Amino acid sequence: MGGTKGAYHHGDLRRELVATATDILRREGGDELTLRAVARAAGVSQTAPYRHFPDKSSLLAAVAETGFSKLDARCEDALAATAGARNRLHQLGKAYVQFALDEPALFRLMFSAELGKFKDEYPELVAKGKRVHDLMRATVEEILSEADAAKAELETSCAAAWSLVHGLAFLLIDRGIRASPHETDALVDGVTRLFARGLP
Amino acid sequence: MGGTKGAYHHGDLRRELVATATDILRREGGDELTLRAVARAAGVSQTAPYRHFPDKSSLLAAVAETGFSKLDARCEDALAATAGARNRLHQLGKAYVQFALDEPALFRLMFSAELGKFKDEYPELVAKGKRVHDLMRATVEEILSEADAAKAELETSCAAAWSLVHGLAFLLIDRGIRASPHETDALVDGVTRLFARGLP
DNA sequence: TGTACATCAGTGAACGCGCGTTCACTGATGTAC
DNA sequence: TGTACATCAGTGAACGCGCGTTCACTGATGTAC
Repeated sequence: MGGTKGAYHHGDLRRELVATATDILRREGGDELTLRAVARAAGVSQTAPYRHFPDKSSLLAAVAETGFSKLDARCEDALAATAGARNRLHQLGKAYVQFALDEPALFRLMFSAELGKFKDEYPELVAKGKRVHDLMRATVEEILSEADAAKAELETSCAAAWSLVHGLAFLLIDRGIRASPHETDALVDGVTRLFARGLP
Repeated sequence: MGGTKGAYHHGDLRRELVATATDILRREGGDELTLRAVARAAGVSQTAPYRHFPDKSSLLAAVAETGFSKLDARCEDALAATAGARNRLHQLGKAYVQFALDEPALFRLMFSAELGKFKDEYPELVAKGKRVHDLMRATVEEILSEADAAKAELETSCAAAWSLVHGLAFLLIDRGIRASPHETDALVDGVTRLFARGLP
């Protein structure tokens, strides 16, 4: 069975369950994400997941965790490809919103009230979420220091940057703002640029 | 039975069901909002709601509609009490976020994917949502015209203003940002002020 | 004003459904000698 | 290398549950004459 970590019987069911669940989110949305559906799609019995997760919440937390990792990777890519603090914030924002548009159900799960309630039980989940936030903070800090802005404004500016992209993401995926794909692109670009320029 | 519109047998069950449902949202959250629970809390049989709503979604839409009306009223109050375009935008933003903090489950329902899917079937709901958006647009427009900003920036600035308060609201109620009540106040004030000042 | 009739808001029992989870089990894999 | 044993991933049947919704009904209210 090779040296694959966690390989046993199936191979690596834990990882496959998380991947399958993510796939269900993508193709069918959050309502259809049941333990039974995940097991069915993974081709195992409906009780098999209990060998790897104590309950449904744990599976959801693991799915959200990989979601944060993917979001983090996208954000890092955006930063790595861009020079200049304000440009970087602009591209970071676009990457954030684009992720939500590409994976709306996963994005919703990542920030769902259901998981928010249990965050104390899943420190890994909180840590992964924090990494994305830290990228944003570092970029905002870069801008503020270039502009010699008051340190006290850092917290506020960070929260504002995050709120802006987070809100735009949710308004777009939940149809609060109803825009065509082309309008969507323009909004995402315009809004994130506006903010990157608007900081002190 | 007086001349009360809709009064019959119970009095005005439709209105009471909506009020009861809103109450359940406030006290127990969205997971507990079932047709049966609403009927139980209203003191009628579990099938009584079907005399007033064809299905559960219709009840939810009605609840969300009154939610938008309440949010709209709060925003109008904030605007009426404030002078100066930038101040007004600042206070409007605070009212928006404060509403979400006061009624998180109702706020979530109003923008839920579940209702978003059915928006075409509930034009009244869309209309009520639009009124809040229109308040924001008018206030942003006021600022932009004072500043002689390009008209083309209106759409972008509107979306940004809405995104900012919407995102902050969700990050706070879903614990994406974990802040004490005092920190929360400071963030809400700081973020909304930052944006009102930051517009061109 | 009084009576017969039509309307329809609310009832109570029942439906089928899919859910998360439990249980005792089986049988493949890894390990000790 | 071969055999006996321990481990534990995955199985299949079953549980209790609460859900949205349907149905035939009852009985209070409103209306026509």
